[in-house]
Amino acid sequence: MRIATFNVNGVNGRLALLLDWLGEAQPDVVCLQELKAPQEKFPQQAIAKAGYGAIWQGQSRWNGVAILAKGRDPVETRRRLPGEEEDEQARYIEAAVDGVLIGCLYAPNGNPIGTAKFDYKLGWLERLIDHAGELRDVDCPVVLAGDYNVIPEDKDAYKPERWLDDALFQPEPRALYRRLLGQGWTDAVRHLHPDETIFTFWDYWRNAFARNAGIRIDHFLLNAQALARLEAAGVDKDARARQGASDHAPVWLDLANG
DNA sequence: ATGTCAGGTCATACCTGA
Repeated sequence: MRIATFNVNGVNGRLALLLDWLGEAQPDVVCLQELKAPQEKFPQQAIAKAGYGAIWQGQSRWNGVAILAKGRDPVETRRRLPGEEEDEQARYIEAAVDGVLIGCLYAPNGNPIGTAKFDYKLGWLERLIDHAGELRDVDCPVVLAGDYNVIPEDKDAYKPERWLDDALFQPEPRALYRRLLGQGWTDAVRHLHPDETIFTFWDYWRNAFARNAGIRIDHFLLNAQALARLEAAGVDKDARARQGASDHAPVWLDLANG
């Protein structure tokens, strides 16, 4: 089973690119973030025509998450984190597909630091940790995939010093990410490629992609049962190279059949 | 300090979030 996570940065604005990529990559499951579309404007028909069932949580202008499954409908298990019933921001959706439980998340960016946005980021990650603590011991493979908006280590940034004042690189969110790992989750891409320079995001400024001036912020966290089935993982950099691409590349992993 | 996207609007130029 190939699972991909892709911050698409506008599911309608980049629909043609998304459909091309789906057709070529043929992932079995896709977690999408930054739909930037209200619930009723999710392009369900086009995605169904491409062969994918979908569940999604939309929001006007910002955020928005979806889970696609090839040839079947994801079985929804929740569409927001516990403890955020009053939170309007569409940042989490979860479903079972073929015996694997998949959480699709879009953590807050949190910039600028020292503002309510940064505090919201920390609180959101705390809620994610609480929920992940419940999911870790579910008796099936569990995959938490998405845009964590956290640069885990110095080697996950092209030039770490350039990110010192950025919310994605602050000690607090990085410590929360480590706390998550400490619960018993494994960062799949880093696990398989411990010493490689791997980026998943390159900003639109300063020719960042051509210079490979990127950061690694899109992650797959696996519980023990998912880790036992992990075969391969990587970044589909070609998708980022296209005209009109998202600023993120899709990240993927393969799980052995259970 | 700079720079580039998308989506939305008291819209056809400017705002926010990233």
